[in-house]
Amino acid sequence: MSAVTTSQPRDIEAAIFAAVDSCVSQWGWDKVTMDDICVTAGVSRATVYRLFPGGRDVLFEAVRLGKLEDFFTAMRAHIEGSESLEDLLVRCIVVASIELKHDEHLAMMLATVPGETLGDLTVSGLGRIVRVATAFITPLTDEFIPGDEAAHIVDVMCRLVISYYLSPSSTIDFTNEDAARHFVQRFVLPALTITTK
Amino acid sequence: MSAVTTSQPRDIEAAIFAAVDSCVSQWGWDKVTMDDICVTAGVSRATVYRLFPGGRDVLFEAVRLGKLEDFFTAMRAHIEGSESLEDLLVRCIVVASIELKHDEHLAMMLATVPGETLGDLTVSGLGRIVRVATAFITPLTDEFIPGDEAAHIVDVMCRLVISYYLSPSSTIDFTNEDAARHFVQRFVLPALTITTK
DNA sequence: GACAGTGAGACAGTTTCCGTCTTAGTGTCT
DNA sequence: AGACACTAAGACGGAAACTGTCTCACTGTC
Repeated sequence: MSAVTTSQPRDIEAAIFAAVDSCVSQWGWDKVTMDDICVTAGVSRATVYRLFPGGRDVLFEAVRLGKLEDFFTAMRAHIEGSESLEDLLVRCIVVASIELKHDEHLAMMLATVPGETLGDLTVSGLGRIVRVATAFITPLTDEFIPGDEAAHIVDVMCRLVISYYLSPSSTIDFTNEDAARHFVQRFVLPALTITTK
Repeated sequence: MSAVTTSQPRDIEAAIFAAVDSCVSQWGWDKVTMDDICVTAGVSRATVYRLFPGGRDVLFEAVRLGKLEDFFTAMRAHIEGSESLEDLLVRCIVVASIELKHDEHLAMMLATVPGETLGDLTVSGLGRIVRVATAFITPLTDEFIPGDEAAHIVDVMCRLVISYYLSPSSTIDFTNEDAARHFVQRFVLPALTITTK
């Protein structure tokens, strides 16, 4: 019937995604060609263009979306069960920092506005990251603090995580839970109690 | 006078070499463009083409030659003072293996025949490596064994070093001096005594 | 001021890349 | 067997990038 899709196109799609990953990590976004991806995936160009009509832009955007999804899926998994604002913030910081550190291209992808070319992480792209992160995290803080306050916190935290990712400090390592917790306790929570009782 | 060269063109040449190094290690040989190099070196294209008339091929060959020189300079420095054939062979193996391991593009450069495009390390390029290494090492073994015997040994050793570099073994690590020495004592020296008294 | 070295960029010729298309081959379902 | 869906291979033209050469303006030195 129509419910069952074709034999196994998932495999090919997965192979293409994996190829993009491999090629990008090998040469970087700018240097990768469609042929590189096709060869790496062991797939003909026709197949790629059929699966991703629109070509390079569509494919890369699909990869980006996938990465974004993975990123926030991982974060959600690590965040669930937070019983305090402190816990939630700490987990967000640590997971985000670790994910960023693990995949050096992730940050660029998060920063890239879909339609455009690769954005800059520190200027144009940062706004997008903050926006997406805010939309994702603030709902989870509802039970602890009001929304506008949360947006403010997330904004600041985002910038700090990105900053420490781009230029790691010898005194603070956000991929370390204790360090992140200490930071939250010291700088974030006190600032909060001032404005939210 | 004429003895003194211009102000400091050496710096620019060095910057270009460093840029090639940086670009190649970042993107690989095939993906690097002259503009990449110029930008990385902070130098205009006119300068590069003036310093290396002939363009890409000439520049890349100059870099290759420089690498080759560095490689054998380092090896010679580590080999000098060898008081036995065993010592000499062990040092050659270890230094070559470490150098190869340290710079992942070195092997490709050593294997590349000047005029041609990037050669294959296991087929066409290997002959070149063996040839150069033989020409370099055999004079140093003169005091220990006859030349034709040395050429034979160097040939075999070259292939082994390359092989273990391309596909490291869990049982033998040629970057480790003790392992290399053990190997030489066990397999190389005994074979020698058979044919050379 | 003459001069050598450099940066910036225009330029044409070539190569590469992109996206579309056609053709042929393969496996599945009816 | 025949219809069908999917794919590999590769030809194709147009667009973009790269190469190598050239000219011009600028800078510091003699």
